[in-house]
Amino acid sequence: MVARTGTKAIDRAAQLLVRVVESRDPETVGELAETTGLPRSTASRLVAALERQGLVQRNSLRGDVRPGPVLVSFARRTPPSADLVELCGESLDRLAAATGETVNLAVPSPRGVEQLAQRDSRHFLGSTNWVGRTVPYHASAVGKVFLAYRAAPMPDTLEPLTSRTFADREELDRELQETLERGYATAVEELEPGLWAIAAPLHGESTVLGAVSISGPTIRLQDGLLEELGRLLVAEAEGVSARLQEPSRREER
Amino acid sequence: MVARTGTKAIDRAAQLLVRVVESRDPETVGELAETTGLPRSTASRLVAALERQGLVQRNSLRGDVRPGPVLVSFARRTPPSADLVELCGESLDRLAAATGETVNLAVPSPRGVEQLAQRDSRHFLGSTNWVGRTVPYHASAVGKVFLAYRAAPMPDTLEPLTSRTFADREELDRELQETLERGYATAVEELEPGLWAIAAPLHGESTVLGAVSISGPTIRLQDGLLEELGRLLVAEAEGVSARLQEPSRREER
DNA sequence: ACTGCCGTTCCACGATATGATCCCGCGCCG
DNA sequence: CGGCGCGGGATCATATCGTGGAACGGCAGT
Repeated sequence: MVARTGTKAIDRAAQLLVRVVESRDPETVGELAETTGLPRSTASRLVAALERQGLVQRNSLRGDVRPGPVLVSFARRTPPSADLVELCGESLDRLAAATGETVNLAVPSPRGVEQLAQRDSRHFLGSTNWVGRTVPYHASAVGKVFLAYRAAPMPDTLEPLTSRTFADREELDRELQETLERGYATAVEELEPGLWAIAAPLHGESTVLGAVSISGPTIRLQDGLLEELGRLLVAEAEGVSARLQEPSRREER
Repeated sequence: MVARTGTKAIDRAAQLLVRVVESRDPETVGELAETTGLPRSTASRLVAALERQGLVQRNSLRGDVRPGPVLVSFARRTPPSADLVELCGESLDRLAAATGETVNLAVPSPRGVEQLAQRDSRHFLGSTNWVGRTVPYHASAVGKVFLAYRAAPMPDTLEPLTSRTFADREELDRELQETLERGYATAVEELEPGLWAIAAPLHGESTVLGAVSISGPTIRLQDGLLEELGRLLVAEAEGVSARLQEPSRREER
């Protein structure tokens, strides 16, 4: 990051490639030349070089410049949640600082809801480490978010984990409907006795990619707390969602 | 593709980037230098330049080289089916040539199964153009593939489109189970009277990304035809699936 | 402390990227 | 039909910029 010498050509080619990758619809060589301030002949040469490596492709000689097969293939093999952890870092920190309770980031997986990151409660009594573990869809706040927003298939069986677990399909459907209307899901003693949780969705371009949650012991659950946390959680989740739609948010100088 | 002059630096940097993007787990600068035959000093300089543009990133100075935020963000915004049409082109052609019936490529979408590409029947009586139209999940062969492999959420209501449409959840579940065991789905007069179809899944890294189908009029449906077409279809679908897992399959000279 | 190992920086040399200019092919319009 | 305008690509003399051997620095293992 220190020495920025001896790479002029590469810098320019890389900038070109970044533009191609970040622009929503294909740009022509001329447009690229103009926006980067390069002479058209130079832009043409650079694009041709990138095309030779499969980093960009053109419809048919003299066509629009689009991301190439190498990048499209990469996109196919890369799960949408690849950078969720980094992207949510600050939000998780803020939520943990503001609430003092356990905060989690979760994504849907075939075997249940998978926890990707966690901020621990500042109390002594709080959730243990969930990262790497999976929880069932029908009995958790994060799981119900994914079910409500159709980001995960409805499980075949609704195992009753506690006396308050939704075990009836109709009731669960109503609960999911309510989740959609509120914008967040709650689960009080549905996964484990004495444990509550609340979760809000992270919206990608077209689907829900993940969910953030806050959880704690019912001992510390007072009237109105869930509503208050819900507002907080949804606000943070919406901030993350906004950045999930943006191209890259890389700050430069 | 003609002139490959005046771009040595870019060619090398681009090759480096391709390696980074195509290797499953991060490589170090040394490994990159070795596999590309570059002096380590040069590789270091090139990687630094790419890092400056956000095309690659490193864990923490002197760490492994991974695809950068610009590319990860691109992957998040690019649907996994971005290049399915090109990737399946030859397979669709072969199926159309071998069977003479209508061949389709479909992907799941929130509003139903969406058709992306088609090869028309060589008969006069055959399926009309389906590209751009959506069909319901529970009443089509492609739809049942997506339901069976959990690539789409189970619809809320099972509208009976013909007398043979699966309108009962239990029966549909059994049908989906059978689909999984066979490896392909069939639908005879379930979507429209006089129309049959058969479909097989295209497996991505972890999920089913799409499905290929053959469809035709029941007039031309003889005993054993579906089984025969099923074998053919599954074979082609498996070929495509294999390429869906590969890095990029770009042929060079 | 010593010793590899790996990544980075340095610097003089000359290979290589540069870009004004020309050229080509296409589409538009008179 | 032909002339024109435009976007993209090739050319080539020039000096700028990339190159890579060598030296440096930090880290981990012994």
